[in-house]
Amino acid sequence: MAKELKELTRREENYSQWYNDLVLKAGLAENSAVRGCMVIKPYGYAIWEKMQAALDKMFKDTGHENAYFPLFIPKSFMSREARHVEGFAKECAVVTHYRLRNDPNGGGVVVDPEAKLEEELIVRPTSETIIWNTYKNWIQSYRDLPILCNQWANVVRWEMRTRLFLRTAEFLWQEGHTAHATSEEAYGETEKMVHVYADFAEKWMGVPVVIGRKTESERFAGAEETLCIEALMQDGKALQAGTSHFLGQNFARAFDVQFTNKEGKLDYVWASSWGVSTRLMGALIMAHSDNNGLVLPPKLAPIQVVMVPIYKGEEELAQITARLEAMAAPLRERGISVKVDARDHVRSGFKFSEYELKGVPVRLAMGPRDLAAGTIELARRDTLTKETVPQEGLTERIVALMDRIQQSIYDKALAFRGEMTTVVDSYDDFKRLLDEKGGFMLCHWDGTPETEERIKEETKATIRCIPFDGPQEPGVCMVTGKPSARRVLFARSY
RNA sequence: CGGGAUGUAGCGCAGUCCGGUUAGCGCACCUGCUUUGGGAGCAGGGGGUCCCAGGUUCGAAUCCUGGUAUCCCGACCA
Repeated sequence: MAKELKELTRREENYSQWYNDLVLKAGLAENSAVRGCMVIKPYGYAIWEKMQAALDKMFKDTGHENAYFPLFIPKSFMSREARHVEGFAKECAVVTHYRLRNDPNGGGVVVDPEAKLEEELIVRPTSETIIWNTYKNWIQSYRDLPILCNQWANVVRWEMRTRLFLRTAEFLWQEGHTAHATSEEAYGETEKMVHVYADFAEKWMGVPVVIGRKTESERFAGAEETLCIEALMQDGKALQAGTSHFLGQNFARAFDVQFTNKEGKLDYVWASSWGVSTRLMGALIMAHSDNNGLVLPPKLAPIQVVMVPIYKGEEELAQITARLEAMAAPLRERGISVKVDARDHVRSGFKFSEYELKGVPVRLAMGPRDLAAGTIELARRDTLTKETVPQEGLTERIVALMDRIQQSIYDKALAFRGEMTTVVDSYDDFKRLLDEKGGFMLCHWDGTPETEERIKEETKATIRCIPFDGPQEPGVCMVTGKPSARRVLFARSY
């Protein structure tokens, strides 16, 4: 085995390093010249586009429309909602000037001090403020409601420490912002969208998630309630993969968005907002990959089937490639993306490793022996198994296999999560298991922020969510012994 | 913003302590030949502002001063 692959096998020792290597070597993304920012490379972006397309359809199917709002937010907007500004103030990029000029003392350019903005502009860390300032003009009557908008955008949060896909200074996401006439309807929207996210994670990404609500201290800045999906990564750490917020009337009050209801009375509008980001790429990578590289679920794989000829000499290459192309055509007609790799300057063994690294779900290899026998070698990425199958009936076999692989990847992740979810009753066990095993822990908690904070200080574990599903049996808090209505989900997290 | 480290070819590094021929290695790249059912071998070749500025010296990648950038550990976080 080549060096690169061996280097990848160190994940038991240093999962973070392994993750980083994998992202780089699979050609998904790399760090850019700008601190904390990421270049998403074509292969990584192709996966993101597939995610976008699937999510966008799910949003449309639930009645939403796309729109676009400005990148820049006037500074004064940010301060309108007190908790919101508190949550985001420390990580904002600020535009103070609008012009450069040649440096009179040297060859470079300097910021023109004459061109100072009257009011600074904030590069959006999220768009609630600019959107609610806009919605104010869109809403007069209950007949204008609901507004169900989504935007695909980039946002900037000036994080101290960044990691490819998981936390970058600039990231791509979608943010839905809805306006409603009643609290019930807005909360219903919040719940609906967290379930859309859960469906996407499970059915498209093959990543099982726990749906629940955040504790007060983990809540979005400015929200009344934050719902989330939490996924478990293979190193036993949790990853928040999506959030949906019930904003109450907080932003409507901050931006004075009132409407006349059916009774002719003025009321503030009720709101939700919800988002998922390129962080989902991180979740996808860390949920399924193995020591050979990425494992992509067929529904999100830019290349679903790769065909590799095995040959000696140009004549044989041409002959086998022609046969492979002939077999690729009916697969493409069935909507499967097939790549026939006829490159002559790398050897077939190199190609095998390369497509495993990139997570291509199915590989078909054909050599002179297969050509003579009417067979082809079929290799599955998820199980790393190979078999020789007849060329006859290949299309149907592959079409069926796509679904089976999609399911199998999900089942494996679900089984892993099952093994890594522990019901814990004592704080000593909790601390011991965090170090020895990791994963999700279901524990009783007395419901106070003080206890939650103490656990975080002492163990670095946080309450990931209060799950919607699961047992509701009462008990006593593992730390304080005070009564607890139900178990909550703890983990160390990204 | 506190603590630690590092800037040398596209990437990864050695050389720096103890200054001295033409700055070196691996990968990648280019050319040729031989190979080809799991990351090929050999031969040849191209590529450098040794982070920046100043200083010491006959001579600086190496020593001194200042700056700057990046990374790691904390605090912060989708």
